[in-house]
Amino acid sequence: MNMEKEVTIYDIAELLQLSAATVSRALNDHPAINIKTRQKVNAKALELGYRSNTFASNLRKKTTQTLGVIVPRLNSHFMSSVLAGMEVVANKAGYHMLISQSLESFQNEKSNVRTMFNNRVDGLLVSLAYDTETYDHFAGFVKKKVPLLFFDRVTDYLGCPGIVIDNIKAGQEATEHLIQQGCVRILHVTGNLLRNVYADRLAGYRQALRKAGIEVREELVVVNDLSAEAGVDLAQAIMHMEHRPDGVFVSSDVCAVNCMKTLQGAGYQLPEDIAFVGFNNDHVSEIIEPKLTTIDYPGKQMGELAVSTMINHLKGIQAIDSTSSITMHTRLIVRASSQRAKS
Amino acid sequence: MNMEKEVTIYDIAELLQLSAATVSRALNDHPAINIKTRQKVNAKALELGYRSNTFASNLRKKTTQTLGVIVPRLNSHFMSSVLAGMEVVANKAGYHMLISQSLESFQNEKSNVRTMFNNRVDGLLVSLAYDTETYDHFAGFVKKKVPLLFFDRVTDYLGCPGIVIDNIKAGQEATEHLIQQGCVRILHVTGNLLRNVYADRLAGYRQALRKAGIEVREELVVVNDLSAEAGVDLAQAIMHMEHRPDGVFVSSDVCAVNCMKTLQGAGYQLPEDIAFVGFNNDHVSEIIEPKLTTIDYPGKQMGELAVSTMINHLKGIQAIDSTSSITMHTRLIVRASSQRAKS
DNA sequence: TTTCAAAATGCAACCGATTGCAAAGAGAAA
DNA sequence: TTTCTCTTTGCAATCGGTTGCATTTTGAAA
Repeated sequence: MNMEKEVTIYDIAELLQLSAATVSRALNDHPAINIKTRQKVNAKALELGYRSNTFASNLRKKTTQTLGVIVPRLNSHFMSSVLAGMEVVANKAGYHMLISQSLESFQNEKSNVRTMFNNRVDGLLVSLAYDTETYDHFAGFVKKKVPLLFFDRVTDYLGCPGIVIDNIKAGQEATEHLIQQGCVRILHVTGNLLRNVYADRLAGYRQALRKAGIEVREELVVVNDLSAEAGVDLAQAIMHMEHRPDGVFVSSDVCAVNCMKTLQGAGYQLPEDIAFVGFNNDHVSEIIEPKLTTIDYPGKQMGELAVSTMINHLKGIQAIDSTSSITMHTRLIVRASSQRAKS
Repeated sequence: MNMEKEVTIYDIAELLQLSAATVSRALNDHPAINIKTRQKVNAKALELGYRSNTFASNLRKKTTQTLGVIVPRLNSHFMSSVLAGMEVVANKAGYHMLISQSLESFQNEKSNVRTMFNNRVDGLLVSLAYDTETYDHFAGFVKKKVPLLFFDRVTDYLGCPGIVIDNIKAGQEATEHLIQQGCVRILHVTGNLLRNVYADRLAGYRQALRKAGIEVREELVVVNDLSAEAGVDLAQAIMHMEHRPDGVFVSSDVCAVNCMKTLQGAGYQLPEDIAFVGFNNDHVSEIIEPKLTTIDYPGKQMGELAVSTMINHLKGIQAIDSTSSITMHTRLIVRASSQRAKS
């Protein structure tokens, strides 16, 4: 008596002296069902508080109307923009989203992928964890031909399409900007080079230096986890450098900003002593003084594009394999942190 | 030939000359199954690339091992901490999380709740949208006795437990701190008063004023959406006030910080002209200069507590109804934005 | 060798919606 | 009234695990 019995289509069928088949069709607005019957069924369903059993339905239909999303973390301005964009497009198309975080760990990513696989998401959208080196955990999706799409942190290891920005170009622009401001000893701080985003920005950085005839020095490339704490450590490291850089290009605003604060606390003048360029156009870039020059990253649009690409594929409008990768535009936003008095 | 056939327990059973029941039990490590049989089954499953069909399983078991989470937005430091905390605890207990955002809209919240209901999550964790006024959309959960738990932005309308901080106390402490710093005309900026968090902080603010014998003036309470943009507008409003406040207590760091920036841009000295206190201990509070005094908000712990409370209930360890609400500690962090030269 | 409890496995019903095909009903034309 | 064509509705199998209960197997004690 405590346990409320679930209402099923059979209950409705019985009460209305119909077959379950008819009820099922009526609830799904099947055209073969008489309009009056349909109305009667819907009314009864409402009255009884009927809820469709997604499992029974999915089991039979073999489709879930669900997209899986695996991201490293939810805590950046960029990532939450991406997800907001995704949610809007997905819902509009009648899809749900199953979001999970790898928390930057390969192990979690693996287990999340497994879950998504068992839950039979209709498609999977992934931005890779920090330390993912192998891609076997995606093999199931490839084998079963469940569409798989990477965004931001991609891999072409699996031949799956990816949605990215042109990190090489962005890195190059950021570096060139510093060079134009008169910097000659530019430190580049970035994340794990396994990830395309960081490797490419580094490539862009190098390219810009070469183009300007500046020697590329390995000791001027620092890899860390781009966290706020890493920014503080970075500042310490800079202060202890024999030859201090006159410009710093950091692959993350949050890291850059914390580094700047620490340096300022130690008496450095920014951008006079050191010019800074960040990445992402995070909120903080406009809070720090001097405001941080950065690369604007179209998070919301990336999310929208990722989901609409996926859905078009699922609907058969456009095969996903036809595109190997989509590149989005970025833009350098120049602010005070990098503008030095020209001399 | 293109279509890879799904492998089922029946396939495994046939190949191994066992019954499906045995295979099922073996895959679930049922103790009644001989260890050697279990190993054989697992090996075969691996070999064939078998994946459990969650739907069939859920359909039969009537449990999903999934917790639904509905949050207004993912984009605050606080919220992502909450979710990170939740994810860890949930995964450890073998639960998945279905996360969705209401994007602060009642309509979205309603539709998300419906989805969670149809997907038969084992429990639902909610932080209410900005403008939710009615709670009928949760009626299904209450009726079917699916545990429902609110966190941060709660309601006791439904008699469901909530996990909160003591917003009254926090609001009072923040205000008292400003009073101690010599402020006598304190502006309080907060969100929709439908939400407990904002209503309570306001109550705390009033209480502190009264206690200090300062008149409570309605024109010194501003309600906005606490966004970055709202912060800029707020600054404009302050500059146009006839009697400018000498202290501002904002219910969100992000909003406070943008307000501060704008005021500074207009030549105000902070904290000398106006002292600021924010809320949440967001990253930006340490980036702004002067650093923002704020209330530390235990996001991660709140997430952990919410999920562990839920799971204990689901496991029958502790009925959720026994607790009507759990209150967590907060802490005022005093930084430069509110510290005025004592005179 | 017989006996019997414990361990291991199998049988078969069940969860609830979907859908191809068959059948019944309705209405119009002959 | 009969015939025939659309409309509607129903039958019954199916999706793939799970589980109470029955049955078989195992191994040790009698």
